[in-house]
Amino acid sequence: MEKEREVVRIFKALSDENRIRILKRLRSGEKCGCELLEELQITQPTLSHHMKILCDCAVVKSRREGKWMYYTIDCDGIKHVRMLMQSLLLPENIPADCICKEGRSV
Amino acid sequence: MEKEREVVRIFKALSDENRIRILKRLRSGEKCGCELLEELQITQPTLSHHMKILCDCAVVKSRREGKWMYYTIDCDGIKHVRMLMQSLLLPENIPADCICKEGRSV
DNA sequence: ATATTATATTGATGAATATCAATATGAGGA
DNA sequence: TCCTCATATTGATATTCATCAATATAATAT
Repeated sequence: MEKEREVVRIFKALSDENRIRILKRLRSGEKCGCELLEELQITQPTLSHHMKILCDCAVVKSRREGKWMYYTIDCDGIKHVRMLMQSLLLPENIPADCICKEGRSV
Repeated sequence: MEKEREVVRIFKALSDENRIRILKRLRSGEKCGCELLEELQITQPTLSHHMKILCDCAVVKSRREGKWMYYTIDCDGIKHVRMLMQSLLLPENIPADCICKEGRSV
């Protein structure tokens, strides 16, 4: 298996307040880098640094359009994170209250 | 909401290879500190440090029995992590393939 | 070609953190 | 009581990482 590295890399990517703020803003849909820059109290190199980390671990997708970079949450990546969490955090005999009852879950 | 701090604290707790190894070992059930110590290549103070971090963010529960400390995965804590991930990472209009179809999910 | 705008990279710096050795605490047993 | 074993805390150190200023690259318009 040996997935520890990958898991740690993903959780590290989610371990920063500014990156969480970025993800929250991307929940409403695609956003341009300069939009994000206006909304956060960080410099442009710092934003670029964070976006690289989020993209490298496939939690965010990017696409260039002319001068602009557009970012969205990467559904497949999130799905992957969910699966990793399942295989690493859920106890082997899953107690009833660890299972999500109401249809959709994360 | 202002949950960023809490989220970051939890993800930070999951951002270390040794802590992931510990969690993997706890998936099979309760374990004593000294058992974990034998299985990992770290010193006792380091293990104690890691267990504190995992317990402080409610991903692991502990219980003392005589000289020994026993640790288990905290189901409620994990449930909480799942909910945080849902509210932070799932896009607002949830695309079909972001939803887990097969009953149980993480 | 030059200018402008958006983004990326580099290098430096300070803060956070994983680790260990040494020591302290806590809990039983002799 | 003293001893032993399991765990916790303290203090020091090395590494990782977030951040910024400066600079580079990339894309478009004039």
